[in-house]
Amino acid sequence: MIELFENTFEPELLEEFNSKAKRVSVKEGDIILDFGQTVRVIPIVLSGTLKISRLDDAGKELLLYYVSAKESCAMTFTCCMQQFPSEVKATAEEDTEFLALPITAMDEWMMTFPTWKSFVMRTIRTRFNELLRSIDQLAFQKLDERLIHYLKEKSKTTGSALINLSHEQIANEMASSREVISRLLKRLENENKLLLYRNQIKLLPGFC
Amino acid sequence: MIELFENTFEPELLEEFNSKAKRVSVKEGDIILDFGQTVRVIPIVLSGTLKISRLDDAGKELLLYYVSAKESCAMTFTCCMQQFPSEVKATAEEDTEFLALPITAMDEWMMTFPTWKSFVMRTIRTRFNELLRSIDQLAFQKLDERLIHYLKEKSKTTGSALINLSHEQIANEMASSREVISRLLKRLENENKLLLYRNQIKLLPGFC
DNA sequence: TTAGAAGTGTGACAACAGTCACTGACTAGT
DNA sequence: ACTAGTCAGTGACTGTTGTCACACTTCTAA
Repeated sequence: MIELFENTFEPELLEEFNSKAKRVSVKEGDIILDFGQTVRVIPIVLSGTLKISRLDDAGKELLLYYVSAKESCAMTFTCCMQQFPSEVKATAEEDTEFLALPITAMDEWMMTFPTWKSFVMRTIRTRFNELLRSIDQLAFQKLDERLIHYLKEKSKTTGSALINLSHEQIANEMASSREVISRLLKRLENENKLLLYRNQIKLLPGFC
Repeated sequence: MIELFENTFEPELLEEFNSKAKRVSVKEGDIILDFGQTVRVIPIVLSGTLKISRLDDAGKELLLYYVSAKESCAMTFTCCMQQFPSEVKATAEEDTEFLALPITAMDEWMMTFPTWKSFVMRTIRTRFNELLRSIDQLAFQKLDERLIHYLKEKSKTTGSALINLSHEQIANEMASSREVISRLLKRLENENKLLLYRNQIKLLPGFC
């Protein structure tokens, strides 16, 4: 729904959306954009969540950040404007709908619509800060603190204290290994911070 | 010298530089912008190098990237446009001269000068990629590989195989500890990849 | 219903990085 | 020339993370 953006963008820009943007639906797990692919459109999420992650040569993965409703991905802005291949992978974290904006329009709009320009700059700033926070975690924090942070984030984006993931999936997204995550989760369970089930983790109120 | 940018920006923009930019000289070690300070100007380096780094609560440091001649720092673009405090620290790596552009001008120029807009977007993309590479290093590589990468980068920015740093300084910039760096350097020396002196490291031709 | 797959729990061990303690070498300033 | 401070080397130890091996449970599909 274009109405979602009524308070964000001026009417003329919303009309541009209407005439130039395509609406795309993807299912949970679909890969929107893989590492190395050329960016062809700019996604703005309407509903659902996209997951942006980084891969290493060995195929290990690391979650960078989520793109939720009304948000977009900063990397596509800068990549697409000079037709560079993507440095990251974008996956649908759940069933997701997004607007696909043509990259040519993106460039014009920067010059003509102030709200678009500030949306772009705001998005870039936010993502920069998220990358910095990732770097903080990796450089300065241990795995148990990273895990707690990860679970909190997951819970925040889904809006639920129930997390439906296997230990293996968590390990992948954190570029760690299953056994280690299992052990740390068990410890958190013993500390009464969460409950473990098969494919599911329940964060308890005292989870900090 | 404004001539440095003759091929980068249109003449009208260079005139803007002349009338609105201040020229600033700083000495090696000077702090241009500290963590948490408000960004007041946008620096474009004329000569020398700025070092951009991240701090944790305990005061540990982590080098993010260098800003060399004709370059600028992406974070200041996005921070200044909405008057946010800096998330990083900028230090003069050596004696450095830079243009200080007023942040108000920055915003206008995005709309009026295409070369400025693409300079901004190119800078943002480059810095994004450097942050991603930092993340790669931290998530997927061991300290010895990170150290090799660090030394290579250092050598590249200074254009010399001689690196004038104590082990302690290196440890700080890599958010590690002196003894560990000493040990790894010793191992690299035994592998004939470099020579160690007091406050100096010489990379040998076979350094890969 | 049953075989196989997927998920979890754990012990044992290795590798790596951080810390502590101490030594000795070099350097700058008085 | 002496002293205090900085820098580097190293052994011993600890805690964290990754890996291997294996047991056990739960789910799924034939």
